[in-house]
Amino acid sequence: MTDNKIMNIAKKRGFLWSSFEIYSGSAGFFDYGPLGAILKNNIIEKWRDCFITREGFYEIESPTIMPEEALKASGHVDHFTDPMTECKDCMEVYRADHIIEGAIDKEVEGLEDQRLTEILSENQIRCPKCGGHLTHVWSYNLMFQTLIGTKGKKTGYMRPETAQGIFIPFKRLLRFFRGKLPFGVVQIGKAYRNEISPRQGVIRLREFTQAEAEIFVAPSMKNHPKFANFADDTLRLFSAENQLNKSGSKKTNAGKAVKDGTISSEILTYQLCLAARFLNDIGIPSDVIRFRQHLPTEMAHYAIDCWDVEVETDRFGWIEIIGIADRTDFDLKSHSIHSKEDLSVFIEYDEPRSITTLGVKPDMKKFGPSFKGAAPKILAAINDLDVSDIQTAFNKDGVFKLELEGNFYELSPDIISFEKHEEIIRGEKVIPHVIEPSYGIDRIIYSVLLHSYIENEDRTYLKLEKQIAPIGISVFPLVNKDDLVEIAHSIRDEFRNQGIIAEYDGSGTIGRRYARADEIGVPFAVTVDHETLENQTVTIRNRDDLKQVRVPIKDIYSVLINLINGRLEFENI
RNA sequence: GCGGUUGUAGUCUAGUCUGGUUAGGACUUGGGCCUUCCAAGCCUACGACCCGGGUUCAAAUCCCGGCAGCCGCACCA
Repeated sequence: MTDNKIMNIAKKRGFLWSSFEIYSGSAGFFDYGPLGAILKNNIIEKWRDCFITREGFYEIESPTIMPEEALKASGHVDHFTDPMTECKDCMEVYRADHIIEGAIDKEVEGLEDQRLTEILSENQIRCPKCGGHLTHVWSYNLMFQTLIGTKGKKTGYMRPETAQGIFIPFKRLLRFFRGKLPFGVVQIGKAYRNEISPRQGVIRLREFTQAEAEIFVAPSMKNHPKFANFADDTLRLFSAENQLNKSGSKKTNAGKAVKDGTISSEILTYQLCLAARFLNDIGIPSDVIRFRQHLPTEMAHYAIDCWDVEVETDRFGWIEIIGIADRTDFDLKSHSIHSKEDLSVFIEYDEPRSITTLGVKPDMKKFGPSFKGAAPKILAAINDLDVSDIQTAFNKDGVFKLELEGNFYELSPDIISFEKHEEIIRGEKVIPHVIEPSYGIDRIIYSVLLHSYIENEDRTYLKLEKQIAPIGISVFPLVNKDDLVEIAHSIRDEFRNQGIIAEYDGSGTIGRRYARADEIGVPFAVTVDHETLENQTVTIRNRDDLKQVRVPIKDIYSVLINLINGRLEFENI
């Protein structure tokens, strides 16, 4: 299995280690070793290049510990849980709602634990395995709880996603973006979920890294000005419909998917395309990627359309590495209600709209004396009424009877007239919708390693993209002669001065050194040989095809910098 | 969380059943020799019985508990 091989290399060569090993470890935690940490940084740098530099989004950083109120508002305190029940006899643990739905075919999602417990006993539902009695239902919350402050009065949680840290300072962000939609804000960082039983290596971690973008848009503006750039991209879509009728994924082009409504909006589709291009850029080819739409039943409570980007793996099958959701106004609305802050945006219409309304115009000279002290109250009351009700009453009875605090007042046409007035409306306040691409960095790193692994009769190597490979260049003396060693060292040092991570290796034979470099995906090797002493040239070896070219030492720095950043192809040296 | 199963250097493994000398080998890694381009060879060094308790004169080996890995079940807003 490639999984096995790549995880062995990852462990041996310092990409990934399970954490706390000398204390016998703890499931769901991984260390990034020396090469893993560089690889991760390089991938995150690529992501920043994609979302910040090219898309024009801005990054923020918020705390990983959040007070309870914030996560109460987001719904995580109450809903990021599973209702559990346990068989008293065989100790089997179940999801209570699944047991009930299986036993009595009734939709019980969202009911409280107490109610679920009652349903269990009312219907005499027993353990499906042994028929034993089930315990009362309890909520297992996947968040790590902690205490904030010395007195420990305030409950806090480790954040289960970075997204909330973006929603909460929305007012500040809106001001930063000078009040105009759309805008995008990203956050890269750790998130925490206390998984019940994480057992899939780096695929299900209790502490993991997310890179999320929250793109705030006007609800009515879900097109994308640059969509034309992506409209011809091919996407392999596995729509909800195709999942339900078991017809498999289908390749289609992005423009078509928007037109036929497979994907709910242009802007969501844009993010799908962006994800595909990003993955291609870091070395995950399109033929191992598909986009799977959430089924209506699995869609999170906050989303109206959600697509997982999945990568094919030999060990786990298709795994989700990115989720791209239209979260609508769910989060902002909820934070707005809980915090009592106005989290809406004033959206100006292209053209001001004028609307004509019919208003009540009392003749105050008569109105005041008629009602005396009650006049202000009556005035307020009629302003709240539907004008047409008064009109109808006038037409029918010639008078409108108003009941107010037990008193009746008669309004007649001689004191009330009607007036049309025109109002100019320049826009409206709306709570923005949020388009959220959420990248699971650890899973992406695993996918990159997995799909970079190449094994053939002659050798095994990691075909890491040159821009993300942890080590850019290996420098070798062909043989361990002092003069060659010395030159190799100085070349290595100069690469470092030029900002490239370079390593020297003089151990074993030249073949072994190439093999060692190949195993960790070093894209290029520079070899100092006998000819170097004669004419000041060295060879540059290309990892992927083993080809070598001879280049003067003075040129190798610019040549390799250009090779690594993609401005120069190896064949054109 | 439940059941099964397995834990010996960085990796793979012998030894465990049947307790007994200094835990053996291969690969890897470090140093050296050799070597003029793809894991060669030679010399040399470093490196291990998952943790804790118990039984015993003596435990890698037997027993109990824990932890971790793997497999199955369950779980994965």
